[in-house]
Amino acid sequence: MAAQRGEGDGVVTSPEAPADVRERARAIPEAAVARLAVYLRVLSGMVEQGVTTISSEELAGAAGVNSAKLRKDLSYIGSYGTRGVGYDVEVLVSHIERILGLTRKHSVAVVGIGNLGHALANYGGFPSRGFPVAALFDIDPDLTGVPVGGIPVNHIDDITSVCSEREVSIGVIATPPQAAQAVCDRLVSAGVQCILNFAPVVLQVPDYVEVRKVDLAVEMQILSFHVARRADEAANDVVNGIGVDGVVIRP
Amino acid sequence: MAAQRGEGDGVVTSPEAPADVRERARAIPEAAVARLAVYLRVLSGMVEQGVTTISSEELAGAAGVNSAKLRKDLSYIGSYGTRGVGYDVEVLVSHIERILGLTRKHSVAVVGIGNLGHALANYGGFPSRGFPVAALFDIDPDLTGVPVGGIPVNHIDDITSVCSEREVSIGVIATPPQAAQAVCDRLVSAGVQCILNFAPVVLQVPDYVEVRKVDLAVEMQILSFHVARRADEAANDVVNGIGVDGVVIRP
DNA sequence: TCAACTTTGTGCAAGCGTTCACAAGCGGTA
DNA sequence: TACCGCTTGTGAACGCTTGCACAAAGTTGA
Ligand SMILES: NC(=O)c1ccc[n+]([C@@H]2O[C@H](COP(=O)([O-])OP(=O)(O)OC[C@H]3O[C@@H](n4cnc5c(N)ncnc54)[C@H](O)[C@@H]3O)[C@@H](O)[C@H]2O)c1
Ligand SMILES: NC(=O)c1ccc[n+]([C@@H]2O[C@H](COP(=O)([O-])OP(=O)(O)OC[C@H]3O[C@@H](n4cnc5c(N)ncnc54)[C@H](O)[C@@H]3O)[C@@H](O)[C@H]2O)c1
Repeated sequence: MAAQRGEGDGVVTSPEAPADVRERARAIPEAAVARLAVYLRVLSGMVEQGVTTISSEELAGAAGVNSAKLRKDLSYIGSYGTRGVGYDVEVLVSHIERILGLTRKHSVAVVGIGNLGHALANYGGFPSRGFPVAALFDIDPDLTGVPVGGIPVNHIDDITSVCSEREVSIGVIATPPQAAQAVCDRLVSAGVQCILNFAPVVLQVPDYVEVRKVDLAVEMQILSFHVARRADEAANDVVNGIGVDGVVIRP
Repeated sequence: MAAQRGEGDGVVTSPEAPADVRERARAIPEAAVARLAVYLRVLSGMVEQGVTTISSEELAGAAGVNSAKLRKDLSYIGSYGTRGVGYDVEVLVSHIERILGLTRKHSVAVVGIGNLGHALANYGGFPSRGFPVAALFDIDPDLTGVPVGGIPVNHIDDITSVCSEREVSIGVIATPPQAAQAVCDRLVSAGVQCILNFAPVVLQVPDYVEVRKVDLAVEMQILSFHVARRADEAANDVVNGIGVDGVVIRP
C-alpha cells in the first residue's frame, strides 16, 4: 500500500531503450507536466485568437512563469521551436496534447452526486477538453436513475460493471469523507487507476494507482498562513522601528 | 504586477529580530505549510477519537508521508514532542492552528454563484474550520437578494463596500473564465489580499496579493499524462522483452 | 539509581527543480 | 553569400526538499 502520489516510483530505465517519446515521457518532472497543461490552455486561447506564432517570452508572460522555465519545460517534450522566431502555436498544441495523452478520450466517473457532484456533472469544461463524464454514482436510492447533466445516476453497487462497460479511466470522489476510502477501494477493484479526490481524507491505494487530491480546506489554510505571516511581519517591522508603510520611523 | 504565487518574495530578515514564532513563521517552506494543514486535519480526527498521544510514525502513516519529513515539518514550528513518547495531540493541534493563523477567523467571499458557487456556499466544511462565508456576489440581477446557504447574494457592484464592511480576507472566484480577471481586480481594489481561483485562467495581481488556483482540468490532464505514460511503458516493456505482467519474456 | 528501550530533533548528503547565461541556429537583409 | 539580430535549447550553478542516520532526551521497570 502506498499513500497519495506514490513517491518511490522506482524509475527503472531499461538499458538500451530508444531515446524516443516514450523514454522522454518518463523523465518529465511532475511540476513541468502541470505547467504544460497550463501552457496548453493558454495556447488554445491563442489559436482561437488567430495567433500562429509565439515566443517563449510571450507565452511565459501569459502563463505566469519565467521564460527560461517555459523553454526547459518545452524542451522535455522535444525541440519544436524555431530559433529567432518562436514556436508555431498549432504544432506546440498538438505535441503537448500528445505528451499529456489527450489524443485519447478519458472517460470520467463521478461518485457522490451531492452539492459538488452536481456541479461537476453539469460542468461543460470536462467533456470539451477530452474528459467525457461517462458515469455517475450515488448510494442514495432516490437519486438512482435521475439524470444529472444528461446522465442518469447509477447505484454505487453497480460501480464495477458500469465502470468496465464504459471504460472509465478516471474516478472522481465527491462523497462525504467517511465514505471516501470505501468508494476508492471499489473504484480500484473496478479497475480505475486514476483518482481525483475531493474528500478531505488521505486515501490509501496500491502503488499502481495515481491519486490527486483537491483539498479546499488546505488551500484556505495556506492562504490563512500567509495572512498571519503578513500580520506578524508587520508587527515585527513596527517593533523593529519600521512603520507599516515601510518607512523607517526609528532608525 | 506579479503573476500567480509571488516568487520574488524578497525575504528581508531584520538583523537582530528575536528568534521567536514570528521569525520562525517566515522560514517554513510552502510545501511544509500544506502538509501541516493535512496533519492538522488528521489530528483533529484523532482528538474526536479520544487519542491523546501520537508518535511521528503513526501520524506520518495517517497523513501519507515519511516520518522523518513529518518530524522535520513539525520542527519548523517548535519542539513540542516528548522523546520516547511522541506528541500530545491537543498541544500539537493548538500549535499548528497558531502557526496557520487559525486562531483568527477569516471571512470568505464567493464571487459567481453558479453551479460551483452554490456548492461552495452550501458547503459546511468552511465555516466549521474557521472560514465563515460572509458574502456572496453575482452579476445576475435575478440572483441578487436570493439567499444561498443562508446568505443573500449581493450584486457584484457592491463588492467594495460589502467586503470592507464584513472584513472579508479571502476571495473565492467561481465565475466564468472571461470574467475572472475583472472580478479579481475588483476584489483586490476592495482590499482582499488572498484569492482562491477556480476559473481556468492565470490571474495577474500585484505582488502583495496571494493567489492559489484550483484547476480541475489541469488535474485531469496530469492524471491523463500518467495513464499515457503507463501505456507507453507497457508498450516499451513489451518491445524490450518484458510482458505486461512484469515477467521477462525475452531475457 | 541505573540500564534498557523508545522516539524525537536535526546535521548532512543526495536528489530535484529552477534560474542563469550563452552557444547554436534561423530568418531577414544588403 | 555574408552578416546581423533575434530566439531557442541546454549545460551548469544554485537553492530548496527530501530522506537517512544517529545523538540526545525522555520513559519505564527493576
Ligand atoms: N461542496 C463543496 O463545495 C465542497 C468543497 C470542498 C470539499 N467538499 C467535499 O466534497 C465531498 C462532497 O461534498 P458535498 O458538499 O457534495 O456533499 P453532499 O453531502 O452534498 O453530497 C454527498 C453525496 O455523496 C453520496 N454518498 C454518501 N455516501 C456514499 C457512498 N458510500 N457511495 C456513493 N455515494 C455516497 C450522498 O448520497 C450525497 O449525495 C465531501 O467530502 C466534502 O468534504 C465539498
Ligand atoms: N462547475 C464545476 O464543477 C467547475 C469545475 C471546474 C472549474 N469550474 C470553473 O468555475 C467557474 C464557475 O463554474 P460554474 O460551473 O459554476 O459556472 P456557472 O456558469 O454555473 O456560474 C457562473 C456564475 O458567475 C456569474 N457571473 C458571470 N460573470 C460575473 C461577473 N463578472 N461577476 C460576478 N458574477 C459573474 C454568473 O451569473 C453565474 O451565476 C468557471 O470558471 C469554471 O470554469 C467549474
